[in-house]
Amino acid sequence: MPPDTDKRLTDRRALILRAIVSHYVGTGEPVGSKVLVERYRLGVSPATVRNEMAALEDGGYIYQPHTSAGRIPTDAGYRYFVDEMPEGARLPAAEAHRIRQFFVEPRWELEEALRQTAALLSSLTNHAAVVFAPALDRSLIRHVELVALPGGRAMLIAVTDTGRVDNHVVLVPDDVEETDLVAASEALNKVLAGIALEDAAATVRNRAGEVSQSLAPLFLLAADAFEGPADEKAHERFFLEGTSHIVDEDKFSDLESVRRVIGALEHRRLLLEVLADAFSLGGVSVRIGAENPAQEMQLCSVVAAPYGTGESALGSLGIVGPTRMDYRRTIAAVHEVSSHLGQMLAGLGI
Amino acid sequence: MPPDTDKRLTDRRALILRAIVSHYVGTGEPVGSKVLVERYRLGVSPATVRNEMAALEDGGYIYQPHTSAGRIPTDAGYRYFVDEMPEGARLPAAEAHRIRQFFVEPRWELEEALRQTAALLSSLTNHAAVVFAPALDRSLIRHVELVALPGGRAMLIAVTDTGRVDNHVVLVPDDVEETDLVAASEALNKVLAGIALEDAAATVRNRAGEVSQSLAPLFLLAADAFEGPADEKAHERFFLEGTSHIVDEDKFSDLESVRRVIGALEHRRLLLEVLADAFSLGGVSVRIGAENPAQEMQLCSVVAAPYGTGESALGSLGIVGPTRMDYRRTIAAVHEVSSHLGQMLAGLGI
DNA sequence: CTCTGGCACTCCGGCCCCGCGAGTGCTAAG
DNA sequence: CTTAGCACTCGCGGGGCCGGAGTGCCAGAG
Repeated sequence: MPPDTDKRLTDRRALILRAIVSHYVGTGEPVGSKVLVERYRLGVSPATVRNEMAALEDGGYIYQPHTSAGRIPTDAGYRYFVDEMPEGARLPAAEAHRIRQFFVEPRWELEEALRQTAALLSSLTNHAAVVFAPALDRSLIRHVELVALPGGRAMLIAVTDTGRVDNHVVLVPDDVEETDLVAASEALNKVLAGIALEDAAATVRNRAGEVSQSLAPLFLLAADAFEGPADEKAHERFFLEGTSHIVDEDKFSDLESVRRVIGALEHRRLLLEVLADAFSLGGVSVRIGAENPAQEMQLCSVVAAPYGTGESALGSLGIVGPTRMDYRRTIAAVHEVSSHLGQMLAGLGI
Repeated sequence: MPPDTDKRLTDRRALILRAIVSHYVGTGEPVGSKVLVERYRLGVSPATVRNEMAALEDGGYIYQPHTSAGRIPTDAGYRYFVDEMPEGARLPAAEAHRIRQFFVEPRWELEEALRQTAALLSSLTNHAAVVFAPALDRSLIRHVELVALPGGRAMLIAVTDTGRVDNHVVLVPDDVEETDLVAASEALNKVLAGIALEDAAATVRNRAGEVSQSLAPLFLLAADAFEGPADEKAHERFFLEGTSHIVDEDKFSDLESVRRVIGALEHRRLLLEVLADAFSLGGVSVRIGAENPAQEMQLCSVVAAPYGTGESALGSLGIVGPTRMDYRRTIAAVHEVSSHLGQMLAGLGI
């Protein structure tokens, strides 16, 4: 097998590919052989570089938008660039400092903290940023309460140890008195304290037999309430900031694709899908262009990471931007923010 | 004063202005005198129409993007069109039916219902839609609870009669036991039931003297928690759907303005400002282009309305779109959705 | 076998020019 | 007051032209 078609690139080709990616990310314009030798001290002539570029094009790492234009990285080119990137990429000091500053101030309101984290990530990277709240279903119940509402309804509230409040409205029969609700709350608390939210429905249903005649129906109602929205995991809260960056500059060529990307960002399901492998893979995961499962996202790259305390991942966060992005800085920023966020939550004892 | 400069337009000019607006909204292209006489049965010649158009241009109702092009309505032109619009504009049957269908299904989860309402409004109008949740501060407290959390924190939860749950984290001194929190919850409930959230802080502070030594500090902490986020009214929850419509088609000419509009939609403060007069004015309010207080919105129109039960407005909703929009349909849709939403909330006993 | 200088070639983008057509404003007559 | 006619303006799209950037290939040097 001749070296040209070997999947492993020669060192020089890799060097040239990296130079092409760097330069294209910076300028947004197709990169020619001449600027490469001039700006990147390759020590060879443009002609040689051209030969190598032809090989890189054969390998699918770069392409020409039209004959006699410079080269642009393909998704595979970016992929190689990202995979071969030196691990310990460090953020510029100013940005690292901003992140530290941000997490130094105490933030007690979880939801607001997560929203602000999304805003921070967006402004660090200049891309749209999204932060998913800690998954509710694995959180442990700290306290539950049934509160009567007008209109024959009651509200079932569950406070988790992550500091989130999950609430559902249930319809209660007319003959239920407020005192019954209080009694039921007390009983539910005994049963549910320390139970994971995802197990709550089953637990309550199991114990419904053991409680007094008057409380049993309320237990069943509560079980329904816990069950209902659990199956739609899409129910998770998330915080999206910096959508307007999607429109930025010239990075997305046509309006229609911008429209579709922004539309996609509004759908929890898609976003969840997109950030899904941050969970499974661990560490910072990068999806480049067509690597994205969602049709609408195939012009974007997604950089995502889980965050959590110690081993367990609580949630995930990430950014969505054009394939032409500064992966080093973006990855570093996502990494840094996710680990700081994890530490902050740990500090809250979550 | 010659009639040409009279602010009140002659009937014929008004007719022509309405025709121009209708046609321009439909086609997006400058309207000439010829198509006007052909399509709108004006019964006069193009030359006459041209004279009238010149007068309308003097009056500031229309303008030419360049010499020898048709006319386009100015903000003032749209304004006149909207003001003189027949009141009882009715939605097409299909859309009215969609709205009724939507509100027929019971929706118990308030937040989810509001989000879906925003989505409905967006898809009815093809514009970005926003729904503000009922203002918390005027809601009456139904139940409060102090729940211990890890990390020396506790969560103060307030359930209002609108079915919303307001929660704040407070830091508690080390020496506070869980039983103190339970006792404090009970005492707070006695004091706060039926009190408006905006009065909660003052009420708790006043009564702090009357409770036992051990509970007083907790009362003060609770008062702080109620007070804190109250001053930032911007804390209100809102639901934004259909942002991608902003990018739609050709309505906004340059990308930079699209960017700014989308950016503006992310800021609660701006949105609140924009929907503010829906509250003060009552009924459907329309802000056209430069009538908007916010710089970023001066290329948009905002159609907003309060919603509520009976007399009192609970919240507001509206849409943001290009000045070139179908005001009749949009206004009708906003009106219809807001009144149905109000009825739905009334049905919940709010 | 690899590298390099040279060269012919391609193609995009900007430019000018031109002609078409839509739409106007004016004028003079009904 | 209305209208027909007319000359005028201007944006837009198409065609042709040119310059420049960048390429691929080839032949010769190392």
